[in-house]
Amino acid sequence: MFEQRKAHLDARARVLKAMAHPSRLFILEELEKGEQCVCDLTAMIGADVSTVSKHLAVLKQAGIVVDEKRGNQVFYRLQVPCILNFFGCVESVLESQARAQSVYLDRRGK
Amino acid sequence: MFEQRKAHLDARARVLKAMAHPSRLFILEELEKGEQCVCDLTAMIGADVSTVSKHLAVLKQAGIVVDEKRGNQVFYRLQVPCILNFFGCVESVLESQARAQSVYLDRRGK
DNA sequence: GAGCTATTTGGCTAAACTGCCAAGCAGATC
DNA sequence: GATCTGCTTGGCAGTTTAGCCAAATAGCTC
Repeated sequence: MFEQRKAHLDARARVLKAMAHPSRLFILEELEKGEQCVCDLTAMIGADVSTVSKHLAVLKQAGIVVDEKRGNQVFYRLQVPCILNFFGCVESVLESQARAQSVYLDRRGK
Repeated sequence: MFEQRKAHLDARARVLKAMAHPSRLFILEELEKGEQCVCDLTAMIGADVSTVSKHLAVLKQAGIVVDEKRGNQVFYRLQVPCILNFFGCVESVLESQARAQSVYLDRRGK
């Protein structure tokens, strides 16, 4: 693998890795609707505030979201709104899996 | 979070997680060009065969690729070809990061 | 400044991931 | 059947991640 390509793959992998957690995907979906403060996200997710804060830090570090402090709250929003179009394809993977699964079940059923 | 939504987020996260590794992204890019045997992928990646085999198992398990044994070689191909359109957006993230970085550098330069 | 709220950070443990080596297995060839 | 090649699996050591609690920080409000 060439150096440059390697660097590029690393960069992409970092972004994907940052997204690859259910709570972080949840956050992204909620932010798609508009900015949210940590407190509201925490309430929706139902985990410790510190846990949610760390998830947000991961997304921020990856450049996917940005934060803004107003008063004593911190609001997060999507840096790159397209991030959710993204999922048409993930859905295809899931559907394809479901199909494969049902073919398997059909065969067993015979 | 509602149960159903949670399950859906988990499923999406699993797919993303499977993709979130530079070697696995490399594999996906190569498979986009057409099916490949483990031996060729291994040569290109330059890691141990067992390592590459395990990466392929991760992608297969996630439903992203399928394998087919022919003779004593195993060929892998993309199960869901769209998987790479996927990256337009990841690129946006990276570009946006680069822009942010250069703004920062510009400011420091003043 | 004291006390309050919202958030982040440090520290810890349990679990998951990565990559290598060694061993196992399946198909091809002799 | 013995041997070779191509691939997968098991197992280990080192690293990373997730989530909680406790402590620190920042911005109110009095």
